[in-house]
Amino acid sequence: MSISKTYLPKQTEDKWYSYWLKHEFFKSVPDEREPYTIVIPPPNVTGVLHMGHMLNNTIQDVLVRRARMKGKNACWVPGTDHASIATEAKVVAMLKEQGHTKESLGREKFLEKAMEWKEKYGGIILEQLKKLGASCDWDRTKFTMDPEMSEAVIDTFIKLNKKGLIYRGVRMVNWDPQGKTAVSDEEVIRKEVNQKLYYIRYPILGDGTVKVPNHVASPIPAFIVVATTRPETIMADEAICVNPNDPNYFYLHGKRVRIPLLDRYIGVITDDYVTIDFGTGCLKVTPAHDQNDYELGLKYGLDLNRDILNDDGTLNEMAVIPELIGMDRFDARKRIVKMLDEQGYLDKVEEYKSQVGFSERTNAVIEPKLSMQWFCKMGEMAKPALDYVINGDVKLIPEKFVNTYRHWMENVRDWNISRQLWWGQQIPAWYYRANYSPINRITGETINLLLDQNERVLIAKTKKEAVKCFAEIFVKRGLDEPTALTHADKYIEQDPDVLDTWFSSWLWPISVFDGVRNPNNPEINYYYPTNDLVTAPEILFFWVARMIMAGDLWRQEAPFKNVYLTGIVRDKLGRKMSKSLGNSPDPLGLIEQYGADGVRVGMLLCSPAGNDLMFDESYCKQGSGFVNKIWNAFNLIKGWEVDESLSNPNEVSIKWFGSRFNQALGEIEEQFKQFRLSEALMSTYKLIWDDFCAWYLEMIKPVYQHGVEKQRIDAETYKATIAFFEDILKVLHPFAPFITEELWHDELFGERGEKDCCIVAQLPNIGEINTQLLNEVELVQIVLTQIRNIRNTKQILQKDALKLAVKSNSGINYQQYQAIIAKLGNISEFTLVDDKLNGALNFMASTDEFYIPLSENLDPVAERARLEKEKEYLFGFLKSVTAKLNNERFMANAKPEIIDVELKKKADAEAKLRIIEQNLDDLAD
RNA sequence: GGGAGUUUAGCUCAGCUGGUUCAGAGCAUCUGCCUUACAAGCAGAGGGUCACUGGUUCGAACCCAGUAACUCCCA
Repeated sequence: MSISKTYLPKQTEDKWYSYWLKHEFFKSVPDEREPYTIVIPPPNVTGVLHMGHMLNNTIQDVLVRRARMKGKNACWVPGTDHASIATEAKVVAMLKEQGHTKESLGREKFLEKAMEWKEKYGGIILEQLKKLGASCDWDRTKFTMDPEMSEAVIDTFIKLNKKGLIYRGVRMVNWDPQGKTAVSDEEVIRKEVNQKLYYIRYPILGDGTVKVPNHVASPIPAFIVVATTRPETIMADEAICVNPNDPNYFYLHGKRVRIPLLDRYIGVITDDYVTIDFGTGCLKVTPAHDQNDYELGLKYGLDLNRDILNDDGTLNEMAVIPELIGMDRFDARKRIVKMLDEQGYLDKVEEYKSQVGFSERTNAVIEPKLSMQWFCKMGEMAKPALDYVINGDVKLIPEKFVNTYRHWMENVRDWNISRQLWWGQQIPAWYYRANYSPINRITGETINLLLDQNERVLIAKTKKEAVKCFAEIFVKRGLDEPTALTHADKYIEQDPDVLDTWFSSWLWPISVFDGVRNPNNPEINYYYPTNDLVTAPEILFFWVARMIMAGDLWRQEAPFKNVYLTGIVRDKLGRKMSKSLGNSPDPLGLIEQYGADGVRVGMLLCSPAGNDLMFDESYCKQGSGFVNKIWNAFNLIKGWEVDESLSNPNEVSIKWFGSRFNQALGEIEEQFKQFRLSEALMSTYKLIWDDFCAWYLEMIKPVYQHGVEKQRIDAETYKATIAFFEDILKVLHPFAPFITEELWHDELFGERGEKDCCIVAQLPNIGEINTQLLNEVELVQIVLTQIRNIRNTKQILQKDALKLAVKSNSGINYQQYQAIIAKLGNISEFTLVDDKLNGALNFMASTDEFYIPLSENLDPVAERARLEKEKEYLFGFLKSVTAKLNNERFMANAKPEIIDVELKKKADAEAKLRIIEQNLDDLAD
């Protein structure tokens, strides 16, 4: 391999990704090994890779690669969901350009077009994931509208229906008058908007007469004033509501009022829903146009269907006032305000800020609208789903989300599962729509088939089945069977709506293994339940909770064991990354610039579990810098040549790094267990950069020999170092798969078989950890730092050698570290002494004393000052420790090991103090 | 309106059962080095009233109460 000065990701990434694919390292089939399974949170098929995906999928890939390297049968299932609203909107827009509409094409043709569109443009995101290095088993790629996936959805609907958990009902939905569809709560963006609050006068009816405005003689006011932001909806008013405890309005109880401009009268109701001090404390109730008003309407038996709006947001005939009918809701608002004002019904107008919902798709103001929808009852399913999390079968990481989860599950609302769209699984509900009575062919009798409302709809998987079911009913009513069948076939229609996309994706961990249709197939039995799920907390309820419900429904088992919740990727100002703000970097651009490994490392460096991360490109820079560091370390080793005649001078260094490596391995293992991924990465980072590069390689690298092309090194050190390097590549691989694979195949490691790849190498086991050695080398490092410090302050260059004398009070045998200290500190003469050296620069490491004799005498004044300062600090420290030890309550309450620690602190401090005092005495001489 | 969370160095975050010399890491900053792998480098240094106010405790960044600011979820 030719070695360039810096690592060039572009030359390796595609090469190794195809190599992995070619040798099917991502592929998983059930075998005797323990499975490790992750299903990808399916991105929208229309989606393109954004920073959130990058983070999410980097984490999944790290987990999968690590599992693979631990000998598990790792399976990462990729795929996309059909995103009914987003996709349909895109397809509709495309068709519009071609001069078509949904309706002009018809359902079948539209779905064909949509599917074509999906084939052509969909799934780009999966291709992009490959650039990141995602090791998904691509042969398993699934789409939520694949025929078998769709069948699972329909089966689930039918199963729930049989359990009595599906029902139809009128509900207030978020209506997008521009897209002419209901949208889900998640697709409504709430924004604070400056509005106006209009105060409108409603004449009060008294003694059977209508009191006109401006009439002031009566003790009871002639009118009441109601504040509203939506004056155009007064025609849909059904009541006026005041708080029963509001003394200002006692007189209103039981009264009736007239709607301004209309000849219609409504009653006054009382409910403590009304806030006394908001507006006038008097609320107009419009059940068909507001969720809360609807609830009030239900509670007090008001007419719920006075809906004055058409689907496109214009006013319909129910609006009564001729000049307003057909007008857009916002124009109508202006108009009616003018009319109210002219006729004396407008009291005043105030500026007002409030939350208004906008459609994510069309940016139209969302209109609460009543419509018939399908619902799934949640209460019964929520209970077991809550239990899985409470009793720990499903762990949420970080744990804080358990509270949120519980709160939601205990207050769960029924799930509106129908969408007024075509792109998706059409609801398998069938309506009988005949408007005439058929004749029994045999008896000639006319059969009355006026079924009641409930009988006119039924759930069936196919039309054929539905026909059969209806026919059975007809036969019971007296129709002959053949006629019943043809009659049913002719007069039933399927519900035009489709199911919510979440109603597909809640099955994902099961349906990707075909576990709904074939609950006992070997795949589902092997891979289910999956191990870890990595997703965003935003969809904890919409998706995670529902997957747990579906898991319980079909398999009586939760679909995963751990749910790792990532944060939202924000920019460094803390703003959510979004297209409209333009603050999101292009992920592929980042990969282009920093390499996939660099970006992966960069993402993980700033990603604490469950907290948002403030992304900044500089993290990627740090990532690529790190990757480059390894490249250069490799370069160094590459430049050596074994000289068999040399003996090994590095035994201690090799032993030390071996111990240090094993120690780090243990730390990293623990961090992974706790899903502390950024910490595991940081441990790896420091192991490589600090311990391996800055210490180990410096300890062992051959002293430069002139006139030699390759530096000579002894065989033992060489072998050990290469072995260390290989182990390091393994540990690093999950984080930085490309560079590790590239280096893995260098001839430095000898001949490798075709399938001998880093991606499938087995992680080393944790070996022996020599704690004493680790502790002693830590002291040696302190000694070297002190020497460097002295060089710095005294302006002594590294190339000028120093002498060093050690007085070891701790019993540590510094002799064995002499070579290391001499080499890294450039010490020409290293002596062990029993007595202190007068007049030399000195420092302490633990309680051991070190002396550096210099030609120049040291400044006694400065030296005294330094020692005094040190003494003062130690004195204060000792005082606090002694105070603790003299405190009876401390001695009585503290754990014994704590007391031991304090005693040791005291002894150490006393020993150091003695030395310092001795030094001070000597200075005085 | 209800619920949850966050607040520690300039930035991003650790700090696990209250107890080391516990106030930490990485980055950034500053200083000195073109020391023969790496200037995308090496060596060193400075940076903090642990949001605020009380309380519990022998002992509080950590536990409790309150306050403030910010964030998210549900309505």
